[in-house]
Amino acid sequence: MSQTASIKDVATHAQVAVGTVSNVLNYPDRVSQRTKERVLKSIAELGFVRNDAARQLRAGQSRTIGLIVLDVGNPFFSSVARAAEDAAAALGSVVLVGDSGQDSSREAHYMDLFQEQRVQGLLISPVGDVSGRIDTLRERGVPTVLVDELADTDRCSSVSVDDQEGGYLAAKHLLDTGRRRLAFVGTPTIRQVASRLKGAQRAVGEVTGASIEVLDSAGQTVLAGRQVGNKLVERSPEKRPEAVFCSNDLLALGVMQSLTMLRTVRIPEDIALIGYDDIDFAISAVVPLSSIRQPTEALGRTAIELLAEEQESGGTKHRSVVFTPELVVRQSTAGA
Amino acid sequence: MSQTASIKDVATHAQVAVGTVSNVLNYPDRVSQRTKERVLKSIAELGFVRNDAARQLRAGQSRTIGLIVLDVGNPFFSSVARAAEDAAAALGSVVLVGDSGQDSSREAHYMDLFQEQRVQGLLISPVGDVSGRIDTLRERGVPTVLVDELADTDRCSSVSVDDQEGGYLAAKHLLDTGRRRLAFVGTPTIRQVASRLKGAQRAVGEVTGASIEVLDSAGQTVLAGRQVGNKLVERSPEKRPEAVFCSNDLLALGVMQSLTMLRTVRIPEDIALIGYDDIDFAISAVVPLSSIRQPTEALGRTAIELLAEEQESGGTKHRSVVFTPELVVRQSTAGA
DNA sequence: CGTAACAAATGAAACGATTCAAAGACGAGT
DNA sequence: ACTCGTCTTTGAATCGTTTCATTTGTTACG
Repeated sequence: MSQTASIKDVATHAQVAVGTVSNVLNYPDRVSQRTKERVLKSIAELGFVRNDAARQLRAGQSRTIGLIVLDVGNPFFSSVARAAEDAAAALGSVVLVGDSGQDSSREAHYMDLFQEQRVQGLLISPVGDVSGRIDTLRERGVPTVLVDELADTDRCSSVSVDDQEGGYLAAKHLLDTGRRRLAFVGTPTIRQVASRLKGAQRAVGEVTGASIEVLDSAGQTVLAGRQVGNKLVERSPEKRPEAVFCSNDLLALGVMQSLTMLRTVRIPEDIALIGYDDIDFAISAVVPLSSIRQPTEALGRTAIELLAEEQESGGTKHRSVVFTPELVVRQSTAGA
Repeated sequence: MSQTASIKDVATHAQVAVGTVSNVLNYPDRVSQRTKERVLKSIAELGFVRNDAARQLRAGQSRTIGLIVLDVGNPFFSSVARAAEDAAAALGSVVLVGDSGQDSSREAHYMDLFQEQRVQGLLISPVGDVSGRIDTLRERGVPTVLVDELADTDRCSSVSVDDQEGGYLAAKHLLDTGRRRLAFVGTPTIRQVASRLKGAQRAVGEVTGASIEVLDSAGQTVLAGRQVGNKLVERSPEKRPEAVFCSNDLLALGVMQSLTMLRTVRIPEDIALIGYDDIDFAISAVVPLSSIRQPTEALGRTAIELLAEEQESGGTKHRSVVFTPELVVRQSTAGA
């Protein structure tokens, strides 16, 4: 009684066979009203709870989907995760979230863990090149969908946002408002960041006399942004850029904190600032932050849809969905 | 080959017994160097991956800890969750996060789910009164720790922060800066919110001529805050409160958005504003937001520690840890 | 009354790991 | 040569479900 009852205990208590109890649970139509009631009564009395491990073992597969993100603390990813969870719940699945923290070994750790759990499928925002491992997974029947990263359509599915276009939009906007000396803040070792930078450089290339310098940040957090901001403040005013494009909003908010802390720099008059992701907090920043909005909700939902397609096709058909980002102009980049 | 190999396949391939393979995996010391190497080679060649479901079934318990929070989108909870995950990882466990969204039925759903998974234990920020269910869980050998909620020490363990004290600190601070007509924004149906309100009312009671009105918000989000803020703006200036205490930072940021949108209200001159939680974004708000800081990191870590204690004692010994919140003063409540 | 047709209930056989009592191998000591 | 002790290895039993070929029960019909 103290410990959990098994289906066998229920069967004994209700005076039926174990198969019947299982049928009550999984195929109620196959069981007569009378016995069904009796079994359900026993289940309630014994406080029986299905043992999922046993069910999975028999089924050979869990009802779990693994999701590996680069940083759950980043509202962009938590939003994608939430959308994925909701979409999965509608299919009767549960999403397990792993945070790689942009570290390949933690990423590998979660991939191993999810394999042991025999997840239905894997959604992953890869840190480095994981194509080899994904091939292995596919061979083993674990469909995989890349999230926020474009894939070869002949290898696996993916949902992503056109980062280069986003970077272009951001830089173009800064240039359109008259700024010429731009700076880019981020860690270009991350693919998304590199693409955004590339897009920005393309926009700069289209305007004569425009330039963009790259400021490498130690991470993609508010704190890292604050550090970069401090360095900017230390520079003599004429050496500061006229506009700063940060590879995400956390960095941008950090930079903003540093710049506004000392009252010598004004945003957007002295330095315009634009971020990326358009997280909820961007609008309520010291100076409402311009940003590039990504459809997080659609990303998460579509990732689950593609995973379902992969499963149905047995991992043979792949599809890539690319969303287009959108410029959101606020006060931080108001006309010079 | 395409599908995953079992321990039996490995045994056949390496020409040893299944028990030996298991020993290589779990008790490497019991196996001779020679066979160990042979088995490991076979494991690599067959691409064997342990089936966690089978292991759990045999073990009778998973290496998973369930965590049910009120809102993962709230940085307060995501921070607690992260700390718990890190602490659990150190013990070789994984944390599964469920979001109740302050809805009892979703909360119940996750409790059922976690029971089916035979989690090691449960950490929960309860929506309503779950003491009955927790008693049931304890009987079934699932230790539970309340998070952000004080428990009867003779029933289960808990980690929390003194919400009444936090509410008192916030209101006291507003009163200390000369404000008298206060407003409280939140949904007092949630226990934490009710306690914070109670603390605030105590502070108000200590000052003659001070008053506090309660503005019920539809939720605890930025959006809900914005709605309350809009109502405040609609009021004639003399009917507006002199200071607003929001039950969390999301609400406060929402209120701030509404108030600053129309340029008629100045923060802190016309209305002072203080939030709760001191999330990372509070400092970079339009007007840097005063708040009540809670030790999220310690909450998550301690929750796991208490769970471990519960497990060791077999669910007989309970302990409650209460942290003290801390006032963080920023510009949004600068002297009147 | 016999039997065909269908519905309901049965229970043994998986699933894949871990455990543990027992057997086997080997060297040392007498 | 024999026994004892130590170190390895073995393989059947077990965990709690689901599945499915069979059996049992019931009704309808010629």
